[in-house]
Amino acid sequence: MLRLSKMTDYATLVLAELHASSTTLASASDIAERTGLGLATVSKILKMLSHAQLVESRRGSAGGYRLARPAAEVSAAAIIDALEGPVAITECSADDTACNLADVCNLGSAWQRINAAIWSALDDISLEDLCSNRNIPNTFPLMPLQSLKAARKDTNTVIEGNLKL
Amino acid sequence: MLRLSKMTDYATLVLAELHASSTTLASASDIAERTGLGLATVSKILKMLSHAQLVESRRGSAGGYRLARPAAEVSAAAIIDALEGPVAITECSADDTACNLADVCNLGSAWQRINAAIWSALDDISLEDLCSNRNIPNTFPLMPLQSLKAARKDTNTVIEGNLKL
DNA sequence: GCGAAACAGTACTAAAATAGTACGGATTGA
DNA sequence: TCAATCCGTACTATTTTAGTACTGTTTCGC
Repeated sequence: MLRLSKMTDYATLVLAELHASSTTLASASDIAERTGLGLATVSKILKMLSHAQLVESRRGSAGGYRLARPAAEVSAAAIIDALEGPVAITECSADDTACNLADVCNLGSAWQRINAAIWSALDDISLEDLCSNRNIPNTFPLMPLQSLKAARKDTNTVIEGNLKL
Repeated sequence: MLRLSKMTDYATLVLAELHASSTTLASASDIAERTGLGLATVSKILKMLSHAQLVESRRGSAGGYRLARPAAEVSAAAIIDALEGPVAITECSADDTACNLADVCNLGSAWQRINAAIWSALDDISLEDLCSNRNIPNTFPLMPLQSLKAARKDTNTVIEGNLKL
């Protein structure tokens, strides 16, 4: 299914939240509260985003996080990179020396072409696009914010929204 | 990294092998031998491919497998579907009722656009393309076929060629 | 008919990746 | 100096994936 990890999914939530409150610095606990995710988890995600220089941090008592760039300049590819490492379809395409199956598999450049196409698709979508688009067919009941944390423990309730291909 | 599973990777090997010997029926053990993968694993993969109707099987003592369609008519998307389930970027896009985060995340149609772009890229590449392209820069030593099975046990040797995005 | 060869299905175990948590340290501002 | 906050690391539990084993069914050839 080519699924993205939950962390990447959460990261888009966190970034969307930072974008919504872009005028002020938001602390990790602010964001945890607003998104309904655990503080430790949000904190971890923010650290990764910070590492990737997608968000800026400020330490100290009045510290917090904010977007390092305008949302329009943050691509989906950059977000995935930050959370899951470089976008590369094969070991081969990431690292010339990796694929020892090369003499058997005959598979090479085609995956790289696919990779380029996918990367291009991911690079074309900005965080702003992700935030502004909202044409979800709301044919299902929405869950109140407060229930989210509880629901996360409940395996019968699908709330992850895992990203899959 | 949006990686594909090893199984999907192996499946392309198996399919490439079936394509190479498309005139005759190949048994699971034939293919296991030719690819250097374990028989049980190959068998499992072939069963999945058979389920997805990408290969045809024939039972009995002279049985075996062969491609159900010409390699040109088997897309990368179909292979991924067969091994990892339907190509859909989010729970939301796979199942309208799944995303209970919808009221928080504001993320919806953009992922679906990405999904469409990626699916299109995967659909454009056929098994034939995967087999015929071979412009890998061979700047590294190739491993003899016989070493493959052994190498699979050795975690220091990267032979998986995992597919990642 | 009988037995061997091969696919079919299920279920299990082991290993790896992911998710989530905890804790001690460093920095900043009041 | 204290409290709030980020930083880094390490750990545990869960889930997913990989790989294997076993039993049943079908077909062919003798």
